[in-house]
Amino acid sequence: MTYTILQKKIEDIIINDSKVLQCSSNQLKKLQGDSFSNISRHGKYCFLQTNQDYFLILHFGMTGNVKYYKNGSDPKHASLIVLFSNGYKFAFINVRKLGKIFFSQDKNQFIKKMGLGSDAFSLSKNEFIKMLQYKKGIIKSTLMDQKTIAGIGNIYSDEILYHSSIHPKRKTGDFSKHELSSIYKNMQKIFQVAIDIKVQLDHFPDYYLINRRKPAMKCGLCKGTIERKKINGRSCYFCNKHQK
DNA sequence: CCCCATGTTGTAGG
DNA sequence: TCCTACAACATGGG
Repeated sequence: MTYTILQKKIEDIIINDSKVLQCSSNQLKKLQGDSFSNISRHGKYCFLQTNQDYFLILHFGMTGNVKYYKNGSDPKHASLIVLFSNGYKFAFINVRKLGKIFFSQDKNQFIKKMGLGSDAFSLSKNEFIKMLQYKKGIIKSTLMDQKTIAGIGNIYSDEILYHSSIHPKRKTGDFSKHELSSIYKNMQKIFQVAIDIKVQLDHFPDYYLINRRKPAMKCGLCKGTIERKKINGRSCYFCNKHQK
């Protein structure tokens, strides 16, 4: 039971980059002497709960990561390091500094304050349909809107629509419940695969879009070709043949 | 070297 | 309301 940050006494918190801090350093000091008791997630936010029911909350941005280690030097770009009494350290690595660190005493209140929708992997099919069926904009934007559903980002929204044979610019409000149900099922399937492979992106099956995110690449599902379009300021990849 | 891309989000302006 | 552009930032590929 050494290789977990749970139930280890927190000796100190080192802040190397205060710009990513969305709370005061005094709030982080409250964690000293306590230990983490539970880890959970809502959308793209990771909640580290302590025995006093405080929450250290991490958002990873595009390049956020964590490392639990004992020997050797601290990783590059470690925005924050938690020192434990067993000599281990826990680093929040944040290369592009797009990640953020929060503190809260109430997880649900935090979720509400951030305006997050239900977690994409937890919500039911009926709830999914209810949230989407009357939305205005295009389906890719809707899927990525954290206030509607929390947790879907750029590559996963593309992957879901690719598996659902749906063009990313179709209007969300135009879909039948049956089509929304199909999107939901593909979302669940893709998330489960991601979990199964521990989110090592190069372990996704070859035919997945994630392996084909380059213009002019061949589609993995039909004879089509992959195209790129800017949507929401992000690169959207899709098949020009089977996504209608 | 430059230019462009990249698992994100908030804001400004049309 | 919704879409676009852009800023924040570091790194790697061509």
